[in-house]
Amino acid sequence: MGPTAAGKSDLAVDIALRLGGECVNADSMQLYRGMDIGTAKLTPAEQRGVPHHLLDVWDVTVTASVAEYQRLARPVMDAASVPVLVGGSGLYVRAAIDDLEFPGTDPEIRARLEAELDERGTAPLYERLRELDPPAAAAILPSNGRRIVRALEVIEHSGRPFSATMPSYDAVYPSVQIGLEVPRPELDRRIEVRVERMWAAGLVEEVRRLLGQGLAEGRTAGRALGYAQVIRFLRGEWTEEQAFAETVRATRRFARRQESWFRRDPRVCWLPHDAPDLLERSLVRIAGAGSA
RNA sequence: GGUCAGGUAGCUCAGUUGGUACGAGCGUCCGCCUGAAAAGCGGAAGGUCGGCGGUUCGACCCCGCCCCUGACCA
Repeated sequence: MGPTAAGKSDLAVDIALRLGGECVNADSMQLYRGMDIGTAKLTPAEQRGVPHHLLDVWDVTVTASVAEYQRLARPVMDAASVPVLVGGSGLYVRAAIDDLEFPGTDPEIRARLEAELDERGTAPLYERLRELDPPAAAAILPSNGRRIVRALEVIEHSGRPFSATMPSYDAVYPSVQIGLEVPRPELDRRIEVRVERMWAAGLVEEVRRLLGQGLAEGRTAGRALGYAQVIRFLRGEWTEEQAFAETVRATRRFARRQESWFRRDPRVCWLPHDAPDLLERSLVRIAGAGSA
């Protein structure tokens, strides 16, 4: 794990090759079929013969879902020789390996609450949450419409309170977590270079093609970094230069969020992304855990 | 050489009829995150208001000189 553009995918392949393992994607956007350039998905050549799972499983119109991802990931990990989970979606990683149970969802309730959020704003919904589930209300900021809606949905749908705080880190799947560490200035540079490469590789064309498949209608795929910005360019809302600059900016911000998510997980063992003996050090960690 | 506009937070810019800078967006740093998580939300730190001198009880706001930037004139 680690921030975007740190080199996770390559290290995962290195590790898998040495352990005879298989890569399991834990990147929410790489699950989408056709989103290749903008998600920096490994090409078949770059996969170097290592089996990769959970890439290209969703159509661009389907709404991403952690719970669904968890359902997909568990059997894949069970079946893999040595599963090498790799990705930067913190919640997905936890959904895969930790004891997280996602309460169900109800499209009708959700739609109704979201409509209400649009019309009346966050205040009345938050007020209701405070009556129905004080602890959840205390943990959720009154301004966070998204979380308020989900909390109310869960309460109404399940009849039970909403756990608004993340549970402790107890893994269902014993694992060694390796985090790639990149100094900020360098990370920022790498992100810009990566976005430049995406553009050169034809991101705009990729988006144009995906639009034909409903990218803009979907709830999540069209909001992905790079894709959202290019869409605005293609709609004429932004110049191409703007779209590029915004992609870089938003990606940097995202990388910061990723860091703060992974940083608080005490299990993560951080290694410098450019260590010459990165693979060896990773393997040492893995072996160490195995003997312990 | 001259005229005009402008020099306020890292950046772009608000603002004060002279009374402790009311700032904003972006950036930076930090935090939260249970079915959209490449999403969503929050907090904090940053300013001797271009320099020097003057007027004034008091100046970032007035006056003078200087420096810098831009436009225009020659």
